[in-house]
Amino acid sequence: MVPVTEQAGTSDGARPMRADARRNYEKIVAAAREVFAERGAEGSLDEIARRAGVGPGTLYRHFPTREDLIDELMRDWTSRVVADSDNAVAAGRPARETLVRWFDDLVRHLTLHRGAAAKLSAAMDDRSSPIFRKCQQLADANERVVRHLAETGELRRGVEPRHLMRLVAGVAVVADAAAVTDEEIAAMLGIVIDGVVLDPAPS
Amino acid sequence: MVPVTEQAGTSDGARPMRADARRNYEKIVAAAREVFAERGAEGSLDEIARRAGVGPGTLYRHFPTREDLIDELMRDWTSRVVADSDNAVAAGRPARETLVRWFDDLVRHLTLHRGAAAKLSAAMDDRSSPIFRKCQQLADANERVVRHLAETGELRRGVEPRHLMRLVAGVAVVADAAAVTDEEIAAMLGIVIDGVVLDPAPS
DNA sequence: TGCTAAACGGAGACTGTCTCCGCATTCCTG
DNA sequence: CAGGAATGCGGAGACAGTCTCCGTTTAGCA
Repeated sequence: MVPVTEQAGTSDGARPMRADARRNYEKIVAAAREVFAERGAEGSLDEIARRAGVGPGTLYRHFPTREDLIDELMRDWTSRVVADSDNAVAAGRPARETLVRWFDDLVRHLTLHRGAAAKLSAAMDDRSSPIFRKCQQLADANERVVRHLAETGELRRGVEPRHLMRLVAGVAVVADAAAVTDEEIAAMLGIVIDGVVLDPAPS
Repeated sequence: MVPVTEQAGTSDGARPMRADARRNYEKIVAAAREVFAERGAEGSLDEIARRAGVGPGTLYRHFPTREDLIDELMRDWTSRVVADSDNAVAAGRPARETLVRWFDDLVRHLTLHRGAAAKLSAAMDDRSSPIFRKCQQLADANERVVRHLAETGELRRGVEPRHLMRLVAGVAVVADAAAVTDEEIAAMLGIVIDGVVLDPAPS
C-alpha cells in the first residue's frame, strides 16, 4: 500500500521537496493545465511560468523539457486509461463492441489537449522521451485488450496490437489537427475494426 | 497548348516577373528543397534565405507563408500523384491490389519531407491554407479510385472516400513522426484495406 | 537564532519569424 | 542610348519563444 500522502513532485525514494519548491511545483502544474487547455500542447512555457508567478528558471528546474511537464499532467490520466482497458477485457462483450468502446476511449484521451496526440505518437518510439513510459503503458493496455480478443478467436490472425495502436494514434492525430466530427472519427475507427474482426460486418 | 516557356513563378495571366525577381525566386526554391530535405518541413526560413543568398524580405515577398513555399515544391509532385490514380483506375486490377498500390503511393508521397504529412493533413480542412487546393487534388484523386472500386461492387457499402483519405493520412503522419518500417506501414494499410474490401481476406 | 543547502528568479544569450523602408535594378519610352 | 518610373532588394530590427547562469533569498535544522 502506497502512503496516501504520496503526491505529485514528491520524490520516489529521494529526500522530500522543500515546502516552497512543492508550492511552486503545484502552481506550475496548475498554470500548465490552464495554458495547455487554452493554447494546446505547444503553448509558451514562459507564459506558464508567468501565470504561475515564478521565474522561467524555476519552471525549467522542475521540468527540464516540455515533455516532462506533459508527463506530469498525464499522471492520473494514464492510469484511468489503463483501468478502462481492464474493464473492457472484464466485461466480456463481443469483439466489435469491445473495440468500439476501447478505441473511442483511446482517441478521446489522446486528443485531450490539442497537439498532445502528435507528441504521444512521436514518443512511442523514442526511448529517450520523458513520456516514453506513458506511451508504453498505453500500448500495454491496448495490447491487453487486443490479445484478449485474439484469444477468444474473434480477430483475424496476424493482427499485431502495435499496428492497431498506431492506427488509432493516427486517427487521433488527424482528428486533432483538422476539425473532424465525432461521427467521422467513429466511421474511421469502424473501418479499422472491420479490418481486424472476423465476424461478418453488416452489408 | 500552354507555352513551354511557362515557368515557376511566372504569373498566371499577370505581367511577367522581372528578370532579377525570377532569378531569386528560383534560388529560393532550390535552397528550400535543400533545407526541407535536410531538416524537414519545419526548417528555418531565414536559413533558406541565407542559402539562397537573398534577404529575408525577398523570401517573404515571394512566399508570404511557409505553406506557399511548400506549395511550390509540390508543384509537379501533385500531378504525378493524380496520374498514379488514373493508372490505378485504368489498370482494372482487383480492389485489394489496387488499394495496396494506391495507398502505398499516397503514403510515400505524403512523407516526402519530414513534417509534410502533418501539414498536408491539417490543411485538408483549412480553406484558407495555401496548400488547400493541393490537398483537394489529392483527395479528388483518392475519391476517383475509391468510387471506381465501389462501382465494381468490391467495397463494402457506406465506405466514404474521405474517411479512407484521412486514415491513410494518419498512417503517413505517424510513420513520419516515429521511425516506422515499410513492413509496418504495409501492415497498417493492410488492416485498413481489409476494413473496406468485400472479398474474403486470407485467414 | 544562525548556518547551510536548496531553491528562486530574472537578465540576457540565442534562434526563429516577419516587417518596414531607403536603396538598387530593371526595363520601358522617347 | 539615356532617363525615369516602377519594381524588387535586403538588412536592420521588433517581437516572441527557449533556455541558462548565477547572485540573492529562503526553508529547515541544530
